[in-house]
Amino acid sequence: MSSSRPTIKDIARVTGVSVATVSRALRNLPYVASATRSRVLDAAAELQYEAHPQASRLASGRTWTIGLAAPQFGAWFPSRALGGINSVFAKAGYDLLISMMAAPDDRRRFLHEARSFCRRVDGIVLIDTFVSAEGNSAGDFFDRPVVAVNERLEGAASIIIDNRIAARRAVEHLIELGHERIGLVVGPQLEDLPTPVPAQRLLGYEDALRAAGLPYDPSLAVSGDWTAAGGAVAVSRLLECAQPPTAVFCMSDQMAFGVLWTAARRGLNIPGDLSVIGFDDHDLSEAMGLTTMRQAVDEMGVRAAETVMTLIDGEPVSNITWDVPLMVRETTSSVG
Amino acid sequence: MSSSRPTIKDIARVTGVSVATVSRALRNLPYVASATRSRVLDAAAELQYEAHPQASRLASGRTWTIGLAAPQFGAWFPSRALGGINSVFAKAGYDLLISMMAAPDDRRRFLHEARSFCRRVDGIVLIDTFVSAEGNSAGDFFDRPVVAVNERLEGAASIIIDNRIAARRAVEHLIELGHERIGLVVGPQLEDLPTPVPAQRLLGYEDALRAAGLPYDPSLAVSGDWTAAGGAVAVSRLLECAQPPTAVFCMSDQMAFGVLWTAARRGLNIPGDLSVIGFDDHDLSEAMGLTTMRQAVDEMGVRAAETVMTLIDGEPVSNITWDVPLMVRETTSSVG
DNA sequence: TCCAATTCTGTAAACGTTTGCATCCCTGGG
DNA sequence: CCCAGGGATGCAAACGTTTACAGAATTGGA
Repeated sequence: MSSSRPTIKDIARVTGVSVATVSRALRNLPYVASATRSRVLDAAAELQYEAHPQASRLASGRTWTIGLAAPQFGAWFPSRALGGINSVFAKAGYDLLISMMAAPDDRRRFLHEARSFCRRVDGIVLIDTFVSAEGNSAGDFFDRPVVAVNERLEGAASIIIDNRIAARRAVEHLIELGHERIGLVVGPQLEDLPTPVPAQRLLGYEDALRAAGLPYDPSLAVSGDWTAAGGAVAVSRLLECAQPPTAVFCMSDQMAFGVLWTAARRGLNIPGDLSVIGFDDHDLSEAMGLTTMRQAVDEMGVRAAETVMTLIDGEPVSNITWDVPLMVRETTSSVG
Repeated sequence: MSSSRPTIKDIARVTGVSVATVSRALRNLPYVASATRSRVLDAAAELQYEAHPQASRLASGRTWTIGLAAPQFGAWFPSRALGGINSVFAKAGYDLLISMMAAPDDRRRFLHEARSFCRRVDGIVLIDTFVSAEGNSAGDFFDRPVVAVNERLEGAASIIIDNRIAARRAVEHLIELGHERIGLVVGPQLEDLPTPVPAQRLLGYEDALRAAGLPYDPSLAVSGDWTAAGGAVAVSRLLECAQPPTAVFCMSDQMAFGVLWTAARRGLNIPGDLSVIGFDDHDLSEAMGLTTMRQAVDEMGVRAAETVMTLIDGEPVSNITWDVPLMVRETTSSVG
């Protein structure tokens, strides 16, 4: 008569077996006679029974929840990864609990509350959170399996790209097209997010120049702030050089958009007067015809999700380095 | 000696009081002597005690979790809203459980599992999910307080904008600048997402023309697919008209980006040859100098979060219509 | 001095599962 | 015909809280 939902006891009463048998039958455990099992299943369907999540979690210790932490899901990388991650967990029956670190001190807060976070989840996926700074390992904060995307973290499975090699490949593409003065729009290292990514990409840029015997001119490396607005400012500085570059490598596509648009408004022909290559393969990049290095973030997310499930099942996994293919489109061409 | 975490019983033993008193002391309930309370609090701090979430949820019935559903968090609107929502819940101590409906049939699946979803949460925020299609009301699926962002839903508190008026305002801006042939890039109604938004914006477009005594020319309304690529195709069609428009209103900024870039590559001067106005105020819009109608999505998210908490506390709330200001930037100017 | 009201504390029963252990029944090999 | 062994089931104790209720201690007013 009550309006509240049926419990395992109701099913037991209806079918005339004990709650233990009902529990076993519902979870497909062995040692249940098939006749009994179908009686139970029928009754459960009839009553629209569903196990009370909190109760089974308390009793079993499994939360069937994965924790996902990222600096901000509004940013391109994490929001894109979220798509891939979600698709896997939705199928596997895991809930997704998110923790976002938008404010500068959120990162500290998250690490401080990490142990408490662990209690709600069976495993953790970290995106762009750079816990590894200061030599930390995963075990310093988490007592659950951890997968780190975009970061090499001791004690966790890492899903990463080789930023140095990918950046080198981008610059090599420009060099192959005959460019010799190649500008660089650097993404800065934000103070609250100690990522080694820009430094790695800078090394790749230098590698490519060195291998081609080209000089490294520091005045050709200007800082954007990862955004299109930053790219716009950066390209202005670059074009005001005594000897402006004929090509630019941007550490992110968003900065490349700013470069593209500002250069076009100044009357430059792209790619005739200026070749531009980005990094990411942002949603808009194909439509803009932007040549770029593709980070298949959604696929990395899928792999991260699968990996954390593997870890939860107790199997070991090794780090995965993802390939970053060059996508040649319409914003790069041979020099002059 | 065990490595597992301390329970309320450990605190009771250490302080020499009962678990009931400990529970009351920890939760700041009345009828606890202040001396007792501080003894308990000290012991809890000492042992680094934290309540087991599943246990307290089972006993109290409160989950301290909010469910968040959206078609895909990779899209601009929901990922942006997520930022605002998260900031509020993080402070208030709520967990955030997300459910994403990326695949076409995910929406059906979500609604089918809605009751089960409700058991894990105290309240629900819906973003762009258009549950209201087919005349549904919130109670048909959810037995928790519901806040719907971007949708008017019976039985839920809605946080919306007036798409018709906002679109009208956008077109009026172009008319005030002297434009008389105004193109429209329409976002289509996707089959699995029955949103009335494009239809509303189309009405606003027509309203503005009618009020100004301008004719409605169906050949000036072409469909993009909400993306930059769609905008690029759309503007090409528009420019091939016998009498091409001098201005274009795009139903989304992303489509406007495609319009902008394609027009520029075709040698058109923006805004001299073509004025462009968008809708959203996307992250990139300011850097691109795009004139647009601003949806303050993060603020709407904040408000949605506050609203669902109010509902959980049992207080009634009314629908909220958010203002959509015109942001005049550099892609619109008076006609030639 | 006594009584009622109030504050404080403890006991024990939920909350709805899972799971270790004991029991019973059946089957088949010797 | 007996017994070992395994399949099937039930009992009851967890899991770690919250909370109704009752009782003890304290206070204040008459």
